[in-house]
Amino acid sequence: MSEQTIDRRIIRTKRMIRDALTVLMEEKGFEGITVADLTAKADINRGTFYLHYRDKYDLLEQSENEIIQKLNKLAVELQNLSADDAISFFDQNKPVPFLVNLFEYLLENKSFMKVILGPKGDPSFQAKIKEVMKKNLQQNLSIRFKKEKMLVPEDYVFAYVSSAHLGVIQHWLESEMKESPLELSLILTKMLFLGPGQVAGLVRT
Amino acid sequence: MSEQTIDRRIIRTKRMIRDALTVLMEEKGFEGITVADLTAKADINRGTFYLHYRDKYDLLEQSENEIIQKLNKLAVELQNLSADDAISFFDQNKPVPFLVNLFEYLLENKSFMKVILGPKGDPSFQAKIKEVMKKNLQQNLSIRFKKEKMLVPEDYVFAYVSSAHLGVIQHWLESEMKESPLELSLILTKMLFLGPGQVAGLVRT
DNA sequence: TTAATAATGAACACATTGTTGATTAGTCCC
DNA sequence: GGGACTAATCAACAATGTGTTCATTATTAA
Repeated sequence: MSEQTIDRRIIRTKRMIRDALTVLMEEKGFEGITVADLTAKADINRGTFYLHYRDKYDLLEQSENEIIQKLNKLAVELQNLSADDAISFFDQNKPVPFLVNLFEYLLENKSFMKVILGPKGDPSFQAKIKEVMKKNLQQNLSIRFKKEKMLVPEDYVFAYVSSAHLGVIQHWLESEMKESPLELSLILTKMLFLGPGQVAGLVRT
Repeated sequence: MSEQTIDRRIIRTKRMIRDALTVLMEEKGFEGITVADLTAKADINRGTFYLHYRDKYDLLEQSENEIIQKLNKLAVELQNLSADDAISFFDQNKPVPFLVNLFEYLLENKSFMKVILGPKGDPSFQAKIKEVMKKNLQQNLSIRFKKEKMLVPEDYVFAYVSSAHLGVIQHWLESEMKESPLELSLILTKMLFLGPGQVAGLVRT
């Protein structure tokens, strides 16, 4: 690991800035925030901010990237676990394991997630989240795809599913977050295997 | 209609500003644009901008709202046409009619759409597009839902499908836009009725 | 304890904003 | 075509935020 011990002051300062970012994003959305706002809320000199970040966009990107890295780490840890049987999750009414962990993580960071994925959030972060989803789907399911039986180009299937999953996450965050991570995961798993039409009782089975 | 004749100069000025907006968004993304940039590109005095828009965010919102209104109008026009038979579209390998018109409209305005729905775009516009999708789905399909057979809460079905559709639109805009509006619509229709799993040959039929 | 370095405070030039008031130019309509 | 409106122009303004600097103070690692 390239983790040479970092000065406590730096860690402390960065944490305070990021906490301020979360709070202020809830208050006024990212675009309304100034560097002065951030440092005032964090109780820090304005110049100090520029010791660590180029500007507020740099701050946002670094914060986002840390989240994405953690999610990717999550996915890798569960890689072996899910490789052995893909469809059986559905058969046994069990969700794809990665999803449960994902939703648990979202829950832990809900205030930041709610803003960043909301209508005042950052569309590039949405794209990053979809990318994580896509990687995970490819890893767990792509092998099972019957290329000759595909009714739709593969890239469109991925675009469809990863975006759908993101949409469910967003809906969950916007509403009361009543459903548990497990319930959410089951919703997505059913949708994936049965499809919206069948799930809604539209199509005769 | 509340369309009292508007001074030519106003129409001309507004059109030039909006054209400049599209071009500049492609160049540097919305956030990088200044009012001075816009008026320079539009060959207009900077003060004139403020005669019509409060700030650049106001400009963006007005532009977006016009698009949404047109889409809603499209949807209403086709309302009767699609109400008579919902599932038969799928049986006959025909797409839901609204979708074809939607994709045609996107194609006509592709440069603006590509930026506004892309990673440097506006998440609130994404939300508006999803809202249009949702309304349309409710109008055409919700009646057919067998409430007692629903395997997933209805609001999650809508969140899933509308977001999935948006994702396919985004993927289309980001790639080469090879597929025709009709092909795209068929992709979405198949996904809706068969589901991702079956479409990809994952699930035995 | 000491050498290193992070944080502070104040100041700076610079860019962008949104507004104002006087003037010029284009449009509408009789 | 002429006169009344009013949109567009131009220049200037204060206000706000940006990113950088430099000397000074405070905290940390060892």
